[in-house]
Amino acid sequence: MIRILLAEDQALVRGALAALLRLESDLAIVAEVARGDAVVPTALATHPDIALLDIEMPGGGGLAAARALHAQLPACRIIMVTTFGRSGYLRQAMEGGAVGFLLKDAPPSDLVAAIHRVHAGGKVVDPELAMTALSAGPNPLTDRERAVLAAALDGGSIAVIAARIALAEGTVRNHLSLAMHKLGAQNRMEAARRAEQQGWL
Amino acid sequence: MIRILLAEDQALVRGALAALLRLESDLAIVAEVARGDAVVPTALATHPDIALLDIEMPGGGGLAAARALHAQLPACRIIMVTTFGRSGYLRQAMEGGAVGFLLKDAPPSDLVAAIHRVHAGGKVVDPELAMTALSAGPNPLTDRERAVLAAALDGGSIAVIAARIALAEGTVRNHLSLAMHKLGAQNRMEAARRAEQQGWL
DNA sequence: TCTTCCCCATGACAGATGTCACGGGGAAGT
DNA sequence: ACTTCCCCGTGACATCTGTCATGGGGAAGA
Repeated sequence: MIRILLAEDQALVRGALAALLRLESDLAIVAEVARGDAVVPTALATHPDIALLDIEMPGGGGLAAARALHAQLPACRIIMVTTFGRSGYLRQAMEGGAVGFLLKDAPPSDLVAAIHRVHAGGKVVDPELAMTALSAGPNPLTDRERAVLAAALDGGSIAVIAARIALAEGTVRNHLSLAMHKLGAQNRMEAARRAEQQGWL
Repeated sequence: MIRILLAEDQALVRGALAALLRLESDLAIVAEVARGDAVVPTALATHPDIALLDIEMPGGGGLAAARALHAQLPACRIIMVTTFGRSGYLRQAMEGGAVGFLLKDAPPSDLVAAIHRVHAGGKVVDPELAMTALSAGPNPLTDRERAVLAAALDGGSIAVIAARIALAEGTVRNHLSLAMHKLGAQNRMEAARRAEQQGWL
């Protein structure tokens, strides 16, 4: 019996995924959580063999949860299950200890097969996504460039961004300008969107 | 036996929702589609009592599908099932003939209860979402304002937006400026994000 | 010890954005 | 027929954005 922990913030989707997996006689859902920061405490209490983690959740998100879970319960194998095939997400997931990475637009049979494969010691990544990630290269942005781009996503003015991350407006302009140059963007919003699309924020 | 058509673009989520609903002995999944424009043809062939429609799908999306379905198969009751509780979505859904509107962060039991209630002739909307929608008021934006805001979402320059929707740059500025004023936004990106958040695009 | 990079900040300046006035055409409502 | 609103567009101008130069501090690596 393969013990599974399921982390997904949308209750309907989480319940539906649990229902789907319970159809398999050799799978047992031992825990369901809605937040990233609930993953490790719950895993320590329930000892899952496999954790299925969404990425975009409250409480620090799935990538932080994966890193923490891998550090504290290395025997638990981690599969990310997410909406967005962002190469930065894939890279961060791998670096965080995940051995599987599935998109939610895969058919349900792919999820079941992935669980078995990972439980047998294997790894699962969509090959096309892996190729995309490899060609994208590593994240070229510094910590501060990422911070100003993330702050720029809401569309606020330079003054608003500067206030939010406690920097001078000129400093924000400089970071944004460098980031725009690295991403080949025409303005800060294009840059912020590209970085987000790549999973680099 | 209640016949159900399910429209959701993510295969894993669609399969999981179908699995969840098949646990109920009085529900039958008669069709699953991944695109908005497949809803009506499939409904005409399978005669569902209830259609569960996601909103953000390829092929025109769930709101257009709801309008078309209501026009061509008025006996089929429509429940929107979506990630975003945007008041514009709720309003458009109601105007399009939907009698139910659920968010994906509701528990699975809410979905099952909603199906039964709608099948019995009732309506289902999250009360908090209904209140938010009422307080938001109708969409204040003209067609052209919405078009320029939608084009602005990608972060392109005025020239890019103008080229995309075949208008002069000065005209784009004027529409953007008026839209920004209506939405109380400081720049076009704030305006575009607010309109999107409200479901007005 | 020196070099490189990141981060912080200021200042000058060119280009882009946003505001406003103005004017015309068309459609819908009174 | 007149009014109102939407849509289109130009032009002038104030403000904001983005670029670039410059300089200093700190940390890490050679």
